[in-house]
Amino acid sequence: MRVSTRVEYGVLALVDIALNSVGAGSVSAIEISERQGISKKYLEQILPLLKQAGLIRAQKGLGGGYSLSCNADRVKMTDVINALDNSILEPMEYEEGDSSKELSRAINKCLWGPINDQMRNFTEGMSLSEFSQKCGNQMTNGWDMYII
Amino acid sequence: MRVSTRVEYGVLALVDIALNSVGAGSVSAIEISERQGISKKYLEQILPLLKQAGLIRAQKGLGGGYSLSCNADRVKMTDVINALDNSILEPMEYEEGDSSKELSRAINKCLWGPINDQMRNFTEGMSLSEFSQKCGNQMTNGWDMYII
DNA sequence: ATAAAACCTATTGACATACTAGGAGAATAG
DNA sequence: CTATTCTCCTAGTATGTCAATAGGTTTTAT
Repeated sequence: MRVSTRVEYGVLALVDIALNSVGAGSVSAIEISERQGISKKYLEQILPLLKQAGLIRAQKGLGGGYSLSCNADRVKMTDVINALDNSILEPMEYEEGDSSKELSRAINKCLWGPINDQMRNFTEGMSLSEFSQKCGNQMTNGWDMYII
Repeated sequence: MRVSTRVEYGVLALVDIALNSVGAGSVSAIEISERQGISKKYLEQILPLLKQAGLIRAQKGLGGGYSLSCNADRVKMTDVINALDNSILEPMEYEEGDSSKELSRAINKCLWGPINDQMRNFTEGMSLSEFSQKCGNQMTNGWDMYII
């Protein structure tokens, strides 16, 4: 399962913000890029996607940066992923009627559909807060503070 | 979830062969392309992938075509998909040690890993024969013969 | 005013996809 | 033997997405 770096970095950045905006209030793009070892300029293109989806809020100017703007208990990982790439969790479609596509439709229903459902169920069942905590716990040296 | 046409057509072709090689013995590329409404030339590039994976056998010359060369009860849908695109069911990897990739590794373990496991479990749990039958049953006008 | 931050737009190289095209070689029916 | 009908092989091509890189503009706290 090849996930694009856009999605990967986006999730990474969001969790970084969730975990690191606790005391600071906000986290800048350059902080994230240095902490996670990814390109700042590229990150600057990805973060607006999260902002547009209403997941983070941005503060311009000196001392500014990003912070969560959502209820992290309510937001599901599905929403996060869809904000970054809506094709990942989209099911394929076949218009009814074309009889030469009957088998294609059957395969859709029996294979791609169920696979998709499983992915969606998993991501739908996990909130951003729950996920961030899990990731924090996963870190080798632990993580002293948890958000929310 | 965007599945490439290569994978889509490959699965389609294999099921077509499974369902239609019953009486005939073999199914030609042009038959499949006409029945399913897809390009014959493109199909000719996809079918060798299934052959190389040992799933089908090819017979050249007049009256030739393709037929199953595997025990369809034993073959799992995982094998079929991997024969067509090995990146779909591959988990992402992160080498241990790089401390700046700690969070990336955690996300891998808590999100991409489990998603991948679910996909693999589903496709591993479904044999080609079971799947072909399901698809046959799914067709509106039914399907009079089932293979194997 | 200055520094630091987000924001916006453009460009680029690399790669994969989804074909199209043309023929070579094998096998078989007549 | 020959014509036909298959698979098989290789090459080319248009399109799009990815993953950046780059340079500049605007906003804001101090």
